Amino acid sequence: MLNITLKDGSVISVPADSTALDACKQISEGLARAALACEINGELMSLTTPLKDGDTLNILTFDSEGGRWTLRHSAAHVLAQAVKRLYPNTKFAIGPAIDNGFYYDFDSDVTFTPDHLEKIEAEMKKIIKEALPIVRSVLPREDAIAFMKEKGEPYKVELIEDLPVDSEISFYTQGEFTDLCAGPHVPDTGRIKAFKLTSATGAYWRGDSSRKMLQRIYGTAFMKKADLDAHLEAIEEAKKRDHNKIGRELKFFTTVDYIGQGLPILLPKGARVIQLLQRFVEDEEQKRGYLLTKTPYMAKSDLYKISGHWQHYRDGMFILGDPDDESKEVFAMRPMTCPFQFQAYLNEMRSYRDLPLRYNETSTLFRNEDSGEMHGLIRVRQFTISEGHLACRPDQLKEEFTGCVDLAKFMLETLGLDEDVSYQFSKWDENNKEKYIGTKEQWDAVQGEMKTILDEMGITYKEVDGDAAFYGPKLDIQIKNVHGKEDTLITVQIDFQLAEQFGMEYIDSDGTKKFPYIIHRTSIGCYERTLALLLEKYAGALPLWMAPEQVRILPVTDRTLEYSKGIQKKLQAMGVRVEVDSRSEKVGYKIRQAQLEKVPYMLVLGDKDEEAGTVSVRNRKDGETEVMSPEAFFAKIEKEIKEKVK
RNA sequence: GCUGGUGUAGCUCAGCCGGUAGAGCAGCUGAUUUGUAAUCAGCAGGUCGGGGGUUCAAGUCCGUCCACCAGCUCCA
Repeated sequence: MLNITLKDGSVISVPADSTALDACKQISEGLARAALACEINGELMSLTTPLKDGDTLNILTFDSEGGRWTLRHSAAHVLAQAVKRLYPNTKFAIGPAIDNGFYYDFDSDVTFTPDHLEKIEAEMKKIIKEALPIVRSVLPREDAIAFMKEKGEPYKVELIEDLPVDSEISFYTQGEFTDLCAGPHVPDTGRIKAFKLTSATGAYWRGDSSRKMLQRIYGTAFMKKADLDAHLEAIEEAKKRDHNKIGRELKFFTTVDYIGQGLPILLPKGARVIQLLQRFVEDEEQKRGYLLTKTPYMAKSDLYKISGHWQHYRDGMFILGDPDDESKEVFAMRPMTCPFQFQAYLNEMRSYRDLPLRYNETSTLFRNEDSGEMHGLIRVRQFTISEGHLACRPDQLKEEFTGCVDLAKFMLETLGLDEDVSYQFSKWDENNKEKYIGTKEQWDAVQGEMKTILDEMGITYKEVDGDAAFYGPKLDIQIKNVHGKEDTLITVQIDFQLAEQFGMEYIDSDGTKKFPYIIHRTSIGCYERTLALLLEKYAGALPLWMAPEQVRILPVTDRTLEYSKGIQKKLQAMGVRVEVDSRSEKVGYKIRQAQLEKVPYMLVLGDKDEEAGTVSVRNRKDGETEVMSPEAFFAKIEKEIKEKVK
C-alpha cells in the first residue's frame, strides 16, 4: 500500500501501482468524474501518473487553473487529431491552452473556413465519443527527431531540435494520433464535454513575421454545456460594448475611406469628451507642478538625426519632402515628443537647484503604422497624448517616479478604470543588444531601482523581458478591450541615456556637470484610446461629468417650451451641457431617444411642472423619476459634476 | 505588412442560376399638443466601396485598388 497525503493534510492508503485517477476513484466517483489533472508534490501532472509512497496529491478540477488548462490543452490535441483525419496533408506546429481557450497552428493546403470548422467539430465529437485513452511515452532526443522526420512534421522537428541535447522528449498518443507534448493531459478524450471552435485566422510560425504564416484555429472548452454557452453569450455581450460599434452608433467618431486608415473624425460628442479630459489632465498637472510646453508638430530631419529616429524609426514616420534630394530641406511629422520637449530644457543653463523640472504637453503625434494595425480609436495614425518629461537628480528619482505613478492612479480612479488595469514592469532583453543602448551594469542598476520603487509602492506587477524602451525600463499600465486584447494605456519610463545623447546637463552643487535622469510618462495616455476604453467600460453611458450632453429637457407640449428654455438658460449659465427637444413628438418617443443616446438626466416639463414650478427629473440608470424644484436639481447636478460621480 | 472575412439608401439588412434595385428605422413635409422607452399619412433618398475586365446584358462572374472587421506581427 502507498500512503498519499491529500491537499487538506489527510492521508489515504491506496494499493501499489495506483495512479492519481485510482486515488480519485477511491475518494469518490464524483471526484473521479470531475478530475482533470493533479499536482503531485506540487507539480502539474496527468491523472494517469503512477503514485509513489509518500507523495502529496492535489486533485485539480475545472475550478482550478491547472484543471482548465489541461482540459483545453487536451481539446487542442483532439482538434489536431480531427484535422489530421480530415486533411492528412496538414503539418502540425503548436497547440497550447490560452486564457479562456486553446488554439492549434497548422500548415495545410486547405484554407480553413467556417464550413471547415463545422466539419472539424463534428470529427472532434467522434473522437470524444471514442473516449480514446491519452497515453504518455518518451523517446531520446535523436529518436524523437527521427520519429517526427519520418512522419513528415518539419515544425515538430524544429521544436525538438531546440530542446537540450540530452533531454528526453515526451509524446502523447490518443488512438492513431501522436503529438509531441510536455503534457499533462486528461486521461482520455471522453473527458472533453463541451467545446466550440471559435475562429480561424493566420499566425506566424514562432511568432516571427519573417517566417511562414500558418493557420490558427481557436476554440474553447468547458465541463458543462451551460458554462460554454454562458461564455459564448458573454463574448457576444461584450462585443455589444465594442467602442468601434457604439462609438460610431452614438456619433462619437466616424471614418472616411478617402481620408485614410487610422485617421478617424472625432464628431462633436467625441471631441467634447476629449476636450473635457484634456482640460482635466492639464489642470491636474498644473497643480502638481508641471510646466506646459507647446512644441512643433514637425521638424527638419536634422532633429531626428540627433535623436536617432532618422536611423531607427524612419519607417514609422511621415516624411515631407524628398530625403534623397540633399539640396532641399526635408521635414518629418513627429512620432514622439521627447526630442522637441528636451529643447525647453536645453534653452538655458540648468542648476541642480532647478531640478526636478516637470514638463507636460498635450501632444499630437503621427506614426505611419502598418496598414493592418489600425483599430477603431485604439490604434490610429494620428493621436494626442498627455505627454510629459521630467528631468531630475538621482536623489529625486524615487519621489518623481512615485509622483508620476500616483498621478496615473489618480487619473484611473477618477475615470473609474482603476479596477480594469494591470501593471507590467517592462525590462530589457540582455540577449538583444541591438534593440537597446547602454551597458548591462547600467540596466541592472536602473531596473533594480525601479523594482525597489514599485515594491515600496505596493504595486502588483508582471515582469516582462524585452518590452523596455530602447533607453530604459518602463512601468506599463495595461488594459484589455472587449475582445480581450491588451494595450498600454499609461506608461512611466526611466531614461538614463537620452540626456547624455542630447547634452542635457546641469551644474551640480560641487560645480561639476552632470546628466539628469529623464522620466518619460503619460498621465492618462492617448486620448483617443482612453475614449475608446471609456466607451467600452460604460457601454457608451459616460459618467455625468464627461458626458457630452448632460441634460436633455423634454417639454411635454409646446405650451411648456418657454418654461423649458428658461431652465435651459439657467443650466447653461452653470456650464451644464443641456439641450431642449422641442419637436412635437410624444414624451415617450423623446424619452426613448434620449435614453438610447445615454443622456444622464432628462427633465420632463409639462403643465403640472410649470404650474407648480418644479422639474420632473428622469435618471437614465433606472428610469426613476423624481419631482423637485429647479434649484434642488441645480444643486444636485452641480454637486455630482464637481464630485465626478460615476 | 501577413492570413481570413466583409463592403447594396444616413443606419440595420433583403436581393435565387447574370436580365439595369427593395424593406424597416432615420430624414423631409403635413396632420397631431401628446406626462416617462417608438402617433399617423405622404415625399424624397442608391453611378450596389472605386477603377478595370468578361458578357448582348454585371449588385451578382474575374482581376485590381481602397476602406472596415477578427487574428498574427509591431506599438500609445
